Amino acid sequence: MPPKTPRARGRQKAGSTTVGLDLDCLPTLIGFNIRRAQIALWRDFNRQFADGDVRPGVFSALLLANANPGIAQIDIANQLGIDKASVVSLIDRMEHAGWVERRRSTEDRRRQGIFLTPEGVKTCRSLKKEMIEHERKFVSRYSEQELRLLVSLLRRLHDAS
Amino acid sequence: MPPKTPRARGRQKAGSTTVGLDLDCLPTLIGFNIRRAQIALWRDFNRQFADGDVRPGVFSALLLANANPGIAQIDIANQLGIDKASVVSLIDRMEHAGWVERRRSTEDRRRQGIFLTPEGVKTCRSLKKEMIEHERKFVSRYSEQELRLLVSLLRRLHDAS
DNA sequence: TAAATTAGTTGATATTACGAACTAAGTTGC
DNA sequence: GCAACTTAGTTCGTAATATCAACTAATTTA
Repeated sequence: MPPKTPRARGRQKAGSTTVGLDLDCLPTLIGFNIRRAQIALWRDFNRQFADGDVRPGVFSALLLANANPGIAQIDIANQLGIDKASVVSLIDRMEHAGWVERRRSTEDRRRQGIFLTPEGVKTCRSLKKEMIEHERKFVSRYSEQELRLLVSLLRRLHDAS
Repeated sequence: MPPKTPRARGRQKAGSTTVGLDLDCLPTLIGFNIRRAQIALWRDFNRQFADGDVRPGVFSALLLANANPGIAQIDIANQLGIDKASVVSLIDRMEHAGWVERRRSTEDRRRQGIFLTPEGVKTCRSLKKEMIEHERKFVSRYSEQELRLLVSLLRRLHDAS
């Protein structure tokens, strides 16, 4: 009898001896479960957006800049919970792709306001649609209520660092 | 009046203009929230385990090998949801640290059974304790029931890829 | 026995994160 | 007003992960 599980876990076919392992406390650890969820989402994202220039990191930044024209990079960093240095290369790529422009703020000349180009606006719109597709694959496993619950529990995990 | 929020978000102090931003649909996206949670956990982990040789990836592998002496690398890959190629360097590091040994299986000589050394067993025990400390910082925000709920919701996200 | 599959490995590549150090521009305090 | 601090952005170096492709050796299968 051939092994009956066609779903790939890592990338390889499901192994044979995969059953009957002792996972110790791993399944109860938040870190472990977040990590696995993140990997699954990340993999699917990369697969779906494989041909474009979008990487997971870029999407959020583009959305933020779209909703907040002239947003400062430091604010993007804060909202995404990453270092300001990481934002620089994110914006570099977006600028390189022709989606955004840096414009030095006239009020506070330290700040580089981020503005979407028309091209960027178009991209943002279509990405948002595609992102909903991507999310649906995972979100469809939950009821409306479960989803709201999950999101609010997750938010508590990262809010207040 | 100085800005009253001392909590660091990325790594920098909270910015001043951080309020009143439009986050669009980001806060409702699973991907966004998982990502932020993962970043927060990952950052804390690295801070707490800064002096040791443990990186987030190694911990799970060590725990698995401890609970399943002679486990094959492919099984570790499957349980962690990562590629078998990624496991190789994980084990390399653990072997280099003197925590595990590879022993070619006599039954199936393709397999490299992973066995903890006495040193590895000791390390595993202490890491587990420290991991609980680490998790407590985050888990303490939830009631017993909320925690179980969160874990089971997360598990559904990565189970069945 | 030949062909296909599986476990492990290596090597190349990409993403993402951090910290330190530096510039330039504002802010504070005296 | 001016020195001292802080902040926004940048650059550079480093590290951890994750993937894919290609290859070896062992095992299964047909």
